[in-house]
Amino acid sequence: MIGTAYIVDDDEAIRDALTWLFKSRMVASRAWHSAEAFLADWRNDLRGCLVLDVRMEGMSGLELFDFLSEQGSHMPVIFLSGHGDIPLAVAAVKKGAFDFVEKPFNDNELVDRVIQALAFDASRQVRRAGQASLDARIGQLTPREREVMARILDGKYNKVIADELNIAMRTVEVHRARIFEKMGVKSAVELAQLLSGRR
Amino acid sequence: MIGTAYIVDDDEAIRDALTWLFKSRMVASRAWHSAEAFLADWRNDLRGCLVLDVRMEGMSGLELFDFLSEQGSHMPVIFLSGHGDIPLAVAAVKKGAFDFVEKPFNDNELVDRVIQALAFDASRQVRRAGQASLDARIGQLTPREREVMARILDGKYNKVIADELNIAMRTVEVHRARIFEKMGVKSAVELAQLLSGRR
DNA sequence: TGCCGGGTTGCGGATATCCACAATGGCTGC
DNA sequence: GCAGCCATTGTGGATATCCGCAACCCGGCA
Repeated sequence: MIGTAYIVDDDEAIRDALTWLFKSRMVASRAWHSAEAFLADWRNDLRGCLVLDVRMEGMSGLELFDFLSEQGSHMPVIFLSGHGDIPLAVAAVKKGAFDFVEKPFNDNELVDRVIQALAFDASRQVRRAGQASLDARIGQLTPREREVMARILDGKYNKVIADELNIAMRTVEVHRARIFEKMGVKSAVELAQLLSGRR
Repeated sequence: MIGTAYIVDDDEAIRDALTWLFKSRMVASRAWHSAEAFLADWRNDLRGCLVLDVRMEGMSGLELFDFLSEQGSHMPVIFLSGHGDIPLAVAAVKKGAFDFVEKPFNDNELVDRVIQALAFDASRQVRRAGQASLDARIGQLTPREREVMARILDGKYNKVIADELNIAMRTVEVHRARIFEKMGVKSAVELAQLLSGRR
């Protein structure tokens, strides 16, 4: 299994129980006693899922979740709650929490959810990969090439682009060729497909 | 306000209270005593939102929600629940419910949520409109034109398309022109932009 | 000062696309 | 059977795109 379950709970008994539980099901895990302690070790490139206690001293699990979301993290989060607080659960899920589990929880079900979350994160990473390589390719375009590309994506003729940029058609052609080369496509249509949704 | 709040609850007191409440806030509403009764009047082109009791005799609110989803409905749904059942609430929200409110509910808050749901549905309808006109345009393409269009979107040259379909290049050109005309674009790139995401 | 990358341009030819005009064959419905 | 839609093809010319080859200008850098 790829990825680790990051446990944050102020109850040592729970931490120990979860750690042991995950170990028994071959799921890598690591535990912290507070959101603050966890954040000290946090890096945005970690792979896995979070298992957060909703209510904790200091920063709550929900606040931690919000904070990480703001930081651009999309790691799936499974909340553990000891209270039957529906508005809280609904709010968490609406904000994008992966799941919300009541204590006491069924051990097997929880691990199953965690494994689902890990798998989800793994597949998300795969999608990000293509995304990132695309960004990398866009990144190596020169400013001028980007100007030309924008106009190509508007479906404009080279002639029109040349007029708009006050340069010769031949120059546009050169840029166009370089853009296609750098972006790894061989036609404007492919370029449009590749960048559909972006911009 | 555009759209109606469709209430389904087997408790007459609740139905009356909600009807009166909505009326006082100028929100159009209509109420049914069961999911089955509601379905008898259901049409997929209704505008508004649903306010469903989770637990009812016969088909439950959750089942009704699932059924409507299967039927392709995307009308926002606000659940009302008299029980503090977190798994149920979480499951409903994960499936796309707009909200999940516990009874007894705060009148004003509920109406606010309903109004949010109505606004959400209204904006969704606007997006659907463009979508629908696009479908309509695709719909008036002949089968052959669709074959050609698929290949155009692959960035293939007319010559290649002609070979693949065993027809003359000229024929492909004709199809291509008709496709552009029917789809209301003037280049393959625009076509790709228009259809990005679909297919 | 010399090298290098980015932006620019010209020339000329091979390919492709865009289109008007014109026409044939098949199938469907009245 | 005729009208109408769809698919098909041809001719020929105007435009565009695609590219190799060659070259110039400029600013940053060793």
